[in-house]
Amino acid sequence: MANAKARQQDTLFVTSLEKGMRILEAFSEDKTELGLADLVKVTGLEKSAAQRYANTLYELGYLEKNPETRRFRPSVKYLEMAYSYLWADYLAQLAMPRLIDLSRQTSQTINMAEPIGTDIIYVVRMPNHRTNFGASAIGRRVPALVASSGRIILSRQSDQAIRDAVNNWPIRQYTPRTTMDRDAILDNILMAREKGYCTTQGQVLPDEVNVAAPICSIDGIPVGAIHCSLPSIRWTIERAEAEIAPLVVEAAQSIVPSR
Amino acid sequence: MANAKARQQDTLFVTSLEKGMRILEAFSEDKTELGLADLVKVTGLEKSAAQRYANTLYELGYLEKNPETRRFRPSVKYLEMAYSYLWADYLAQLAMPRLIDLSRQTSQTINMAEPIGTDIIYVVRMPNHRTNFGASAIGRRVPALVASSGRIILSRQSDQAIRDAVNNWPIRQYTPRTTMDRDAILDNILMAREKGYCTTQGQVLPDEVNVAAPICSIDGIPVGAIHCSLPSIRWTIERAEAEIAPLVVEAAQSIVPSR
DNA sequence: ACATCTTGTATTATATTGTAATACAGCGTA
DNA sequence: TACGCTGTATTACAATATAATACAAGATGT
Repeated sequence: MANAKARQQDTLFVTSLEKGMRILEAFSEDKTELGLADLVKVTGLEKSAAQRYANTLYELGYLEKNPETRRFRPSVKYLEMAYSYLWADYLAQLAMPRLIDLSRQTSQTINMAEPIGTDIIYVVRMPNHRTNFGASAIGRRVPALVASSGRIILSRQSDQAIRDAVNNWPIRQYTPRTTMDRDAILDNILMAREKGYCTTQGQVLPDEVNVAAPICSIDGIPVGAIHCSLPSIRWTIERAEAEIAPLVVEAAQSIVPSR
Repeated sequence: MANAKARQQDTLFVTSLEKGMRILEAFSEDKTELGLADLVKVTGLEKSAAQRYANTLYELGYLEKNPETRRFRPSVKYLEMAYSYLWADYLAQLAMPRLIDLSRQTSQTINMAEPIGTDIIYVVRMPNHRTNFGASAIGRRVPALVASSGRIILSRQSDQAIRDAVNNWPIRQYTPRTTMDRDAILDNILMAREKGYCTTQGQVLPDEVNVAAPICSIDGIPVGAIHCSLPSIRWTIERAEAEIAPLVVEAAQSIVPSR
């Protein structure tokens, strides 16, 4: 794209660093161990470039190397970055005590999500029942239109913004029950706007009922959401609305960041 | 150091990437927002270098920029790295269901830590009572000699390794009660070896009692620890040993990674 | 209110540094 | 045994990062 060319001529853009970050980012949910040849495929770098950058990250301690297979893996340094981030995330710090209280009150899985582009990302996770590993892992991104957190955040935006998002933002089918019908998503968001919380079922994981409430800054801008995840074996949407939603809403409303 | 020089001549080491990572790493618990001049101080880079690398990371989305103060902050991309890491961490995935169960059984704060050099790092955190923010954040590093998790991991190593660590590894005084006496630490580790779990009080946070048990691979190598943190207002070490330790030990023993 | 210091931004000519090509060795496969 | 596919190591070359610099805009202090 034109962007890439413009960057190459920009003396303030260091292409070497970009290539290094491509290696760092090559690892993901389904790519946990990559050899040099794999890195070439995933990143699109030249073989010798991939060799140099991977080796550099290895020496810096960001990658570990299986001496037998000679494949690379992310090191614990990836986690340290999350720690640094969390201290810079004002909302996470503000919300943490309330999330802990909510987790105790409900004895259920509590998450906090923040919007990022067309996705939401989980910043705090407090699992209280066994589930998919990804659902207990921090840093997961899910399309905003699919996640109850994303929908409730959208519900606090203007009609225009909602319609634009519902029509254009990406959706991914996580389960057979994931709603692919954008009109139905719009209805769900508009209902959530009325109620003050959003309920969904089986959107990301097959057997889960979700309740999410928005966290809004002092000037009313939605900056995040609290999301409670319940096993659908024992919870219907109705029961969740009656017993859980009020607590989630109360917790979310008690968090009012100034910015 | 000689290392730095050797690296410069190594054609497989890309110094540009190293400098970029220095910028990424400049942010930490007490440095959450840094301007260009701050980055120069923290990283030791030239002003123009800091400018280029910070700008590159900004354009790549790793840093955000406060348009008023013109200072940089880590972006949510830092968290995504943690997500990628967790999928590559076999132990975390294996342990997660058991940690969730333990959290429910005890209704107390449960953590899982892994050894890394002379520190331990928290890989999973399940807070169940209000505490210091850092104590609920993933990716925190603590000197192994100070943390109960670190001590119980050490207790499963050879006498030689224990003595070496106790004599040479770093200690940091987190609270007035942090044990700075290395003999006392040795005693605590040896007692932990006997009992199969380690108890501490007020080592990292003033008002907490801690119980940790080791996770060992199938060939007996300690690869991590489960750590339960209790508010000392309601818990003594004795009560923790009676009521909590058996559960923590049982959970830890039920996790037996093959590697 | 003024002068001064500090900070962030932008530009340039230079050589340091990353580059791609290549050759080699170790493994598993055919 | 030969072949393809890895990961590793070394080169001569030029592309890219570099340090120096200049400027503008705030912040600081008197």
